[in-house]
Amino acid sequence: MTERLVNIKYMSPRTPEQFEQMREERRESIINAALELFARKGVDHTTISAIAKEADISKGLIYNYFDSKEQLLEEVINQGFAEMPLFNGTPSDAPPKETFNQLMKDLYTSVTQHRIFWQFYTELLLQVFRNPELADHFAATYRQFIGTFTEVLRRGGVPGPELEARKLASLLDGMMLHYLYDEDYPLQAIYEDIVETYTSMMHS
Amino acid sequence: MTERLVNIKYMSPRTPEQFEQMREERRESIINAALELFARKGVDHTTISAIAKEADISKGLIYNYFDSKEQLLEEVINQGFAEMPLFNGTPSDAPPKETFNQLMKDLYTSVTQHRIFWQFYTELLLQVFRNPELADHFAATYRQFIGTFTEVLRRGGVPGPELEARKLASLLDGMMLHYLYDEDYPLQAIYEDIVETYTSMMHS
Amino acid sequence: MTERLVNIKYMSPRTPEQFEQMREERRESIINAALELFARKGVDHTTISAIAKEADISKGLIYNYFDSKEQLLEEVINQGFAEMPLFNGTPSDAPPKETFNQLMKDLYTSVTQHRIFWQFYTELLLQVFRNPELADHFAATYRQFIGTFTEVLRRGGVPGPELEARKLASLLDGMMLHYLYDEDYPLQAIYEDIVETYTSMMHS
Amino acid sequence: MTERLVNIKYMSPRTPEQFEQMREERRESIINAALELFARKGVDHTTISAIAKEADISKGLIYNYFDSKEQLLEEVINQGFAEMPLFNGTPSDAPPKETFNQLMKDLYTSVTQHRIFWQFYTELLLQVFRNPELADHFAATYRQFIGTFTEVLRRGGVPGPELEARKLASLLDGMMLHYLYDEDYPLQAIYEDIVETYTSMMHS
DNA sequence: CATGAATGAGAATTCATTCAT
DNA sequence: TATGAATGAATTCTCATTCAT
Repeated sequence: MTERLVNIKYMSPRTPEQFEQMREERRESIINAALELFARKGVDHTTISAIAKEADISKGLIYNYFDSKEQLLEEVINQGFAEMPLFNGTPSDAPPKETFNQLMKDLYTSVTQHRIFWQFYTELLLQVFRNPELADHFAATYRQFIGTFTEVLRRGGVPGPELEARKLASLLDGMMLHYLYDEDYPLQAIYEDIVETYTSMMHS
Repeated sequence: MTERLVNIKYMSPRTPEQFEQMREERRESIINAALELFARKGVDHTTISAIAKEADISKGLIYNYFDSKEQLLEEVINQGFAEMPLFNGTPSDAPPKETFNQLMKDLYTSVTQHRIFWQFYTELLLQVFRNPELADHFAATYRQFIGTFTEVLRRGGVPGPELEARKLASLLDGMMLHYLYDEDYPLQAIYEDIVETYTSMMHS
Repeated sequence: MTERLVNIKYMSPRTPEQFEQMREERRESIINAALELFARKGVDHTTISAIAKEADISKGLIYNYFDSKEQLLEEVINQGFAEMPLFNGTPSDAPPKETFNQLMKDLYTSVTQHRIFWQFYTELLLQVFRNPELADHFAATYRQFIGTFTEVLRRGGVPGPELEARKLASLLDGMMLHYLYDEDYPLQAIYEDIVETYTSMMHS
Repeated sequence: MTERLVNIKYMSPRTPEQFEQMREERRESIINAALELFARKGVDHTTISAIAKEADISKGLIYNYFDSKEQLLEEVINQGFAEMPLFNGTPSDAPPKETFNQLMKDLYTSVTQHRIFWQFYTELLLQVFRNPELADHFAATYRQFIGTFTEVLRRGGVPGPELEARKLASLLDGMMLHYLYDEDYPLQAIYEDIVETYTSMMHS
């Protein structure tokens, strides 16, 4: 009986599920290491070797999970966007003020909680326009963002809601940029100021 | 003594000045070529060879003018900042509204007229914080910018002028970013909206 | 899982023989997979992974059967030569014309029936002379080939039989090469022409 | 005066012609080194480093002359075919026997004088059918070869000249192959035998 | 002062082989 | 005995910088 079990074990040292889980975990750890370094050093100054070292694995292993640095970058982006709740919320039916407040709160939480991702996001912003592949992500994200805020502002009775939404998007991007790179930036104060300014423009 | 004079006169009457001027022109053309490419392709994707070709000189000659790519980058930055009127204006004594309008108009003109520089500027923004050398430029520029606007807003009677100046700086940076990379961005409308919003907050 | 247990239970009594046979079959299937790929892609462009996939087993298992890619190559060669009837016939006592015809017919059959092997064989031809280990196979095969034909031609009364045998060997190698890589090659016509030419030179 | 000369020399350290000649010489030496190694070790077993060492230059310099190993290979092929008189002769109007003898003599001379090229040529033969780019060279060369010999044999009154030409091509390729890799191969005797056999088939 | 050939230190990528399970 | 994850040496290619002329 023992021998039989041993035999079976020999035949299936790890189940496909085990392998799958190992792969998934490893994949995540590589993506996290890459995200960290891409955000900190920039994509171009991050070598595959450095990512491997950060993930505590060998260079070659990365190519067991990703075809190329280029593809790894894409997956880091996909993963980041997929996991960012901010980009995946369903539009709310709540009163506009409430919705607005929620959106802003989500943004604030996201930026402060996922600083690394946002640092990487700004890093990408510039690369994007040299890489048409990436441009779609941003264009889509941007359109969605503008659309959502335009709708909320319109429902709140703000005049010229689309222009206002674009202005708000600019302000928020600039705010994020400054916050990410200026350690003295008074994020909370500005955030609260923005919320107050806009909510005061909207009827309940 | 005499011989020297004769020699110089014989060979080329204004050699020293000419040389100096030629050198200066060459230097400028290298810096312009580099700025163009840095802005378009990014610093990392711009090779010394490409700069040489753009400036229509040989690769080696660049090293006659600059010690390294790194130093060339610094000089491109210095030159850019030095030539950008926006950064070099003397504070005006005019009434705050007028001063504000002038500052904003200068900014608008600068962004639309020197698009290449500003594209390069944003390219740098992210590199900067990985390079302490460059950080100073931006910190100083930023402080000056905030200082100028804080002062104007204060003189205009705007409450919380420093926070407001930071918010304005964020908005303007975000606006510039969107303008540079989104060809549909309604720059003028937003610019006018900002001017109106702020001037309406200030007493004359 | 269940099936495996049942299998093991059923097969247990004859485990050693079964194991031996399974091993042999596995080995064959690896060798066949390798032969196929070596012939089609070339030895250097065939990876161990690809062989494993073709044989439908894991990469690691190959090393359970062969020490290295190098040794696998050797075994593919050994197996190929061992199984090729052309190389293993015993010299016939039949009249020379008959013997010659038989040899030629065997060759024709072999080339048309085992195209993959012969494609691999030519692939090797060039590698061989960079690898002394392999050279022996070919030298021996070649000597035997020349020896057999020299003897047949001598018995057939052909003058200068050794030179003639070498010429024939050259012709046949060239013929095979062209046939393998030129789909329009008129193999049969040339084969028949050769047979006629040589048999007409021999007395019965 | 002397100074002026010096100045002039400074401005034009080497003339474009000098550079051009240097490049051409270097290019040749790289191609020769590559040909040598490709022929001796095979394309796949020849590294760029090895070629650089053979040509006594640095690795990087090769990329100043060729875009990639692939392109270097192409150029080695082009150069080889272009320089091989055998492939560039104009068809002769002389009597068929004479023409045939000349063609055969050219071939013999070429094979014995440019052994390295022909070794490389056979090395390529097998790569060709995995690389459509290269196939054209060989297909064209082969067609020309067959065409030339078919015409000569027809003019000489040999029956079935095309089949005979194909047989001859096979024989010559086989002969070359054996000669290149078998140091005992009686090339001259076989060459003379072939010439005699075929000329005896042709009327003058 | 001007040229572009030449160098060499990395960077990305591949793949035979090993290893934990 | 079987799996495929993991390693690392080797390879191609890039590019800032140097150098002979």
